[in-house]
Amino acid sequence: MVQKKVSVSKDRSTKKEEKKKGVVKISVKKSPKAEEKIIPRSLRGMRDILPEDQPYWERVRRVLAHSSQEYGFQRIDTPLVEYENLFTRLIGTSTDIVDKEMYTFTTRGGDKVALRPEFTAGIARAYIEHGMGILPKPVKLFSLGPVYRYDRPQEGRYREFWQGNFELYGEDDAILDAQTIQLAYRVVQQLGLKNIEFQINSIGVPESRKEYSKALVRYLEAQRSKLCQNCRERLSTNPMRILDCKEDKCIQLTAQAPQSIDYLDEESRSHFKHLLEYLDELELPYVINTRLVRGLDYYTKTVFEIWSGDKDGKKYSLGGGGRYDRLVQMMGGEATPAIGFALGIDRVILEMKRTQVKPYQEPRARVFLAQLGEMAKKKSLKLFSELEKNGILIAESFGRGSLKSQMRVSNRMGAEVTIIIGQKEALDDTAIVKDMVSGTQETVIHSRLVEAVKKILHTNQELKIKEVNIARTSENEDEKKD
RNA sequence: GUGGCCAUCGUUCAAUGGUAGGACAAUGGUUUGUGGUACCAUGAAUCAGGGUUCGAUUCCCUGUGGCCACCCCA
Repeated sequence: MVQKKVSVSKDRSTKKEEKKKGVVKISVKKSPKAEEKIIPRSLRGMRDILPEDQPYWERVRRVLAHSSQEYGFQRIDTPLVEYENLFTRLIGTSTDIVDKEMYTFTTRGGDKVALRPEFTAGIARAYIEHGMGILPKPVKLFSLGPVYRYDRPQEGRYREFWQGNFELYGEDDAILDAQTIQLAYRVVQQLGLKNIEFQINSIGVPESRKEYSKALVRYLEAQRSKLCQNCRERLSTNPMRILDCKEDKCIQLTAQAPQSIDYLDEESRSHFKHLLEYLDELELPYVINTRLVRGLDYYTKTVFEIWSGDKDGKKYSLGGGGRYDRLVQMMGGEATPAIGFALGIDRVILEMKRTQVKPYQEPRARVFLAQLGEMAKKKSLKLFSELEKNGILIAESFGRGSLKSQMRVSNRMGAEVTIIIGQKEALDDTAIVKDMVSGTQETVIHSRLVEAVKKILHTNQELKIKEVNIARTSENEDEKKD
């Protein structure tokens, strides 16, 4: 920081001097591009997840690990980078994700590769590559990591963002669709999110979709003039998207438009019917949204999104998924039905903060070690590791001056015990153990130190448990277990 | 990719065509080895690069970044 200031003022004064002396700018420009300055800034749409945010991430990680285990998922991690055509071919060349949001580049070896914009393609690739088709079905895979999309950043929308991803291979029964949604619900519920709503739709198979698309165009074409400018263009590019339009006139028009559900093939229709029955049985909060069309080509039959938000307020999409029965086959594998969903971790955390969900509480140091003088310093370092070996988390402020300032730090971090070693204690091999709650203290010899500290911590623990119990009886639920 | 708004200490909010002030946070201290409060002190910023100007942090341009809407999605 000091450095910064110095260099800035230097620059300024030299500039000034140059000007005063009548030095012409050109000389500055000519000077061999004075080493490009390092700008300490992250790239657009990329951000750091700072220590202060980690408790939220930790809670999410724990819930995901827990839930995925409960539902029999196995963790898989695939590379961030894959061949570009894995994504272009599977996600679809006319989708936004592939069209304008992929990070692509050519390696030194000449391979055309891309940063993964989503998980499914890579995991399906791994499924085939490692012959997971021989495993007992369904094969359930869970993954967590960053994905990349070159989009205009906004709140809750980043170019590098994290997804928790669940995939189930090898089962086409609608009960798996229901279970997947149930799992999604379980996860957001355990994360303490309320006001969750599932938007569900079935988009059938590509053939029936084509037919529906034709019917939709036929209907809308007749009333072309009543559509908004945007939608008129969409008529030829992506008619299904018109269903998503926010313009009043378009909403009115599309309200009477043919619905995709009516064009479903027989199998998809019955699949959808079964799914809804299961969902009703589970009493999950869902609504059928016939306008829901998802942005990837590989989806078949069931698609859904997880929304959060109050009735009146804004709604945020926290995640989504669907069935992709043809994906594995498209990739050259054996025909394998599959379903999955992804949760947008960044958005989930945003929503946790918005609704004031408690983050994970890191176990924190409850004991502070203060030391005074050279000799005490030497002793305290050894004590530190000794206590730590006995399972006592220690905080310290080695290198800090007065005892007073050390006590202040101890107090501010909420330590329950402060161990003080001064010159005298260092000589006698003793230490002062101070109970920060009561303020009492005693001098103990090293061999009894651990015992003395633990005793205080225990009494405090018991007091705390009592308090918590009293609080619990009045307001139950919420944080049942973490 | 299109349009709009914005950019000052770590955070947050001021101010100005003459190089910036407060609050919170940080650090040290208020008699030598004990926490809180209070008080005092210290360090800390005009996103970058050009231009206009005697002089720019302020005005203009470009870039970069943030936010919002569209688009899309997680």
